[in-house]
Amino acid sequence: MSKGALTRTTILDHAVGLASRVGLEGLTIGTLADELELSKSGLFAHFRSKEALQIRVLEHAADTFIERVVRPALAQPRGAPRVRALFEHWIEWSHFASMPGGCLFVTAATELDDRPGPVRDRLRQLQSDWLGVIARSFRKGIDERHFRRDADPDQFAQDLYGVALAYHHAHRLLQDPKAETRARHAFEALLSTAQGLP
Amino acid sequence: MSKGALTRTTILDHAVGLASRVGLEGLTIGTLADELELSKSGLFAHFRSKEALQIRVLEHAADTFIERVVRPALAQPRGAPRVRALFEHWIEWSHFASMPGGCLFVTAATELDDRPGPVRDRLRQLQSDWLGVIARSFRKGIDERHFRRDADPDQFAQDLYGVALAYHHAHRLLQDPKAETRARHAFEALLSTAQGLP
DNA sequence: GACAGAAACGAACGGTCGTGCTTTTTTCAT
DNA sequence: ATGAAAAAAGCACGACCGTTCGTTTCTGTC
Repeated sequence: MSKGALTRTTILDHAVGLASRVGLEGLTIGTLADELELSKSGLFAHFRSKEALQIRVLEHAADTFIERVVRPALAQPRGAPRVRALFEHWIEWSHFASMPGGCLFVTAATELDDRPGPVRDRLRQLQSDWLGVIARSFRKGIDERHFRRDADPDQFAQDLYGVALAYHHAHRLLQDPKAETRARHAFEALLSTAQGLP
Repeated sequence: MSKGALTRTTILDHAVGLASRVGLEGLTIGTLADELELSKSGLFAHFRSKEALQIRVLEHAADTFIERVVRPALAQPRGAPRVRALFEHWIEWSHFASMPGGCLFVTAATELDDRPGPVRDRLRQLQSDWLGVIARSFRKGIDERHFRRDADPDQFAQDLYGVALAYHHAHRLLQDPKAETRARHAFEALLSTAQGLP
């Protein structure tokens, strides 16, 4: 890896953590440069615009997400075990030290939902992909006869997303110590419903 | 109502809508003043600091929320009907023309969860209150024998919040036209589970 | 070890932010 | 109608924003 690419990776690693706390808009080139002991202009030159930086930050976080959440889950058997693994790793994901502000995608999603442009478009694509992974994994669970034949994978994906978002909300803003336990209960309830007889 | 109080109300009405789009941090005194055809300093004098303005905006939105969501639901019979009314008005709430950017509390919650200070403290209190209203309404449903005796009101509150957040996410960022239908399905599933035999 | 290109820097720009100050205009009880 | 109090405006400030530009320092190749 060339010197430039190496520096860019360092910058992006740090930027993901910073953006998880202050958002993609609150992410500031000056602050980022200071924390990395780089000059503002030197850092800027790597991305040529703030918008490009924001997109790179999102994509860098998505790469990490795939590596830490999706890939380990694919190692599990199809169906219910894999769905469960997705959920478990998802919950862990927001605890990673590299993201002190909680899940960057949650922060970015509410921040960008009213700001049209390439950054929002990229985020929307990434989020669609993730919901697609959930729905597809669930569908395989139907094929494996783990779940009811008439269950709706897209419904399950939105429901599961809700469990994660409610956890994020209760854990981070309200700092409710029972948030995680409740999230697990909600997940189990979701799975039981999906397994129940038609 | 005095002239000053009248102007403040006008400002806050507009500010809630603006903040729903750009957040409490993105809310800017200059922009707000321009849109209301006031001078920046004239508007500023009403609140004496941006932080005070942000808090007033939150409280103004909470007043509206109580009037539009909580109070109408209290007109419904205790138990399941009231819980259902809370949910229905909650969904409508994010459609109000006065909040073009979706629910302000969702925006503020993810924005502030990592920024300690009086604004976050106030928001946290308001959100706790709202979850309390949900849980208390659900508990009355247990008393009325609408729900299982061993159901957990706080669990229900977090679950319901998840349904609303997932709806917000799918509707606003992903612009999924089926988001609302799925939210209603999720709510019905939640209620059935709460009603099922132990 | 020279040399081209990449990488990093320092200074400056136009703009916007929140916030003070002083002055002008409006409101409202007498 | 008047005069004090309230409200609004005007202006300026220091700080920080993203971005540009010219210069300097480092890297890797022959």
